[in-house]
Amino acid sequence: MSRPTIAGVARAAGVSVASVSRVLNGLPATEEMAERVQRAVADLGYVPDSRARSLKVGRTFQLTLAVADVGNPVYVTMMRAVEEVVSAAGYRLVVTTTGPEIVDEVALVRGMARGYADGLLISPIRVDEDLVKSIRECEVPVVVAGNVPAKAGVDTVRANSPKGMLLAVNHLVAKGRRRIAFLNGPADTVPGTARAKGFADALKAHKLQPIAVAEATDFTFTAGRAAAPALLGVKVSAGLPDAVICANDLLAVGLMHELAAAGLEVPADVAVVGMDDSELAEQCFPTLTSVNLGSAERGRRAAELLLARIEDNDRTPRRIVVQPSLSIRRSTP
Amino acid sequence: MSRPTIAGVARAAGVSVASVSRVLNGLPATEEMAERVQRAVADLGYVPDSRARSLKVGRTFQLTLAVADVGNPVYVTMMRAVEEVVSAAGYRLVVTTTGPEIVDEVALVRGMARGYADGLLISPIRVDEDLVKSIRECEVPVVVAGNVPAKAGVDTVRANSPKGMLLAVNHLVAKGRRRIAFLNGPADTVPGTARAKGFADALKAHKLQPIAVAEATDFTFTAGRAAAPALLGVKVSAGLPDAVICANDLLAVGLMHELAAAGLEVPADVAVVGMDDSELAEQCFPTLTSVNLGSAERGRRAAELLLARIEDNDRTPRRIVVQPSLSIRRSTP
DNA sequence: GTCGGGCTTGTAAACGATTACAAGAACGAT
DNA sequence: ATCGTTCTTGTAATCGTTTACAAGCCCGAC
Repeated sequence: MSRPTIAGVARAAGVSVASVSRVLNGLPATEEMAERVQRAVADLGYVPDSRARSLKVGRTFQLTLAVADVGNPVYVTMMRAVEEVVSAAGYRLVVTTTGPEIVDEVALVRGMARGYADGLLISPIRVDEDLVKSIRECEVPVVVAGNVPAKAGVDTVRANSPKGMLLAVNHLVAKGRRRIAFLNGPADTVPGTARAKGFADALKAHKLQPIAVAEATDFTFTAGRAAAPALLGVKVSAGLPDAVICANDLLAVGLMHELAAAGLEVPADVAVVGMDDSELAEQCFPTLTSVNLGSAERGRRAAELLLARIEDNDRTPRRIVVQPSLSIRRSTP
Repeated sequence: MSRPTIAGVARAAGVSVASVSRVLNGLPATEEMAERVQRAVADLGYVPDSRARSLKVGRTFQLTLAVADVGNPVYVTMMRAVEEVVSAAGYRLVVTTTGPEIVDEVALVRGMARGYADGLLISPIRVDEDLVKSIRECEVPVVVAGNVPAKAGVDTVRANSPKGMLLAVNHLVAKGRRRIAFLNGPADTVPGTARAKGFADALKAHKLQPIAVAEATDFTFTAGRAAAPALLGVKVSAGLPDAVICANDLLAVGLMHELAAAGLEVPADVAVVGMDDSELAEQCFPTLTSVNLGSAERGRRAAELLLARIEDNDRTPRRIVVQPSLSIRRSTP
């Protein structure tokens, strides 16, 4: 005995399938009709098949979230925010890991044409012409969490990392630090480029020269540790920095471990500032001063944009910038 | 001009829809036929509609992962492992947050009857008769990551936390600690009960009495801090513990912050052991000795079980137990 | 009494794929 | 030459819904 279909319910209730469908979808019906249908539904334990429904109405009530790595804490915060908004609106969330390759991202965007989801929220780690093109031609609405050219004509939500950098530098300068170094992630990534430029500009605004700039191979704890010697080692002929800004919290924590190993005290000898203001920032020791780039808010806003665009695909694309703030903790004086 | 359908391709290629479908699904076809279809597909940019396909074949090639909170690091590790296995097998992953309420979990399991996914991987935080019943009656294969009664007749993958506890206690005892306390999470949760019992048994094995047991309101950093006084405060008439085992890493890190605030040194004054061996364990300071309960492996094995059951629903349910190991770091002597 | 308008309900045609079945072609064996 | 077998291809049914359209009914207005 297999699952009852709408036809079974109709038979059991002695009405037509159309009537069953109408009652189930809340369209006007007489009291008696409604009751007969409800009873039959309850008796048979009928549950409508969403596959069939999707085919007919052309919507799946699913949205895809694509990030480079679901395990990365930055994305986790975003994902949680997205999931909240999306599920409150009655959608399910499909998460996909794109990996670091652009071609995989492009394949994913193209694949949306299969229609397994009603929209795509993508946070590309690297962007090129192909990707922009595929996004513009995508069969379903797309929102980008990150930085793509305005001419792409797509809704975007991004952080203002230059401004965030400035907050960090202002704070350090106010505390008397002048020998400021920067620990970046890979410079060929979207956040990597943005932060490198932001750092340079922020120092310029204070008429300072960077003491040292290092580039970790990845935005991870391990890469942060590995890159530390480049900032502290013999190569730094000008002497040690008295403050290091890191492109994310994981790098910062990695660096702090190496500082401790080198016998340097945070913040007395070297101040450390992270970015993302993840939960890690208040869990590490000493607690980490970090630039809050609003990842939760970015996730929330992006999800809202996507829902709005699904509602009305003709609205003009919006480009939202979420403002940063600085969470001051113990890793700076 | 809307998306081309299989009928459009058939027309363009001058063949029947059946032939197009066959070529696309790799069924035998003459060289010429294959080529004509391929060309038409390429010309039109045809992409098959997965909604229609799902309806017809009765499968969506999606799997649902249900956890209490997608943001929780334990689940993140599991999710990453699950996503890897699942996507390698050609499935998409739908993630759902159930929240802490059992009724929501039950509703979710029942809702699987809608057929939007081919299987469910659920990690219930609390279990009752209703939930077990709904799982047993579920329309699609279910695998439980966690502990449900054997009579539920469902594939399960779980950690061996009693054994993990024993590893922790053995280690502490070997290092000369005898005044061992336990910081648990909520005792009415599945992991909470298991770990409480594991702790009691492990101490008994060494003929030791627990110095103190506290129960945090949640498995979080904040709850860990809040619960610290119960272990360190005046209430502990018997004096301070010389070691604390915590039910997860977040609690441990929360506790360590309070220890530092109270002027106690880890591990000299108090040794601390966490559980889960999450990335946090090597990122915090001092690095945290932690019981590895194999969350990644649990995720992987659970996903594999689910795929296997989808393949063959008649196989006898398996109950896999993943063995723990102890990662020794600096928070213990 | 007849007509028209508004409700309710049913019939049947989609949605876009897969696939059972049948028809036709090709080919070798007798 | 005929038959049977195998292989390729096409026709049409099917999956389980939603929904356009039409039919039937009731009711009040003329």
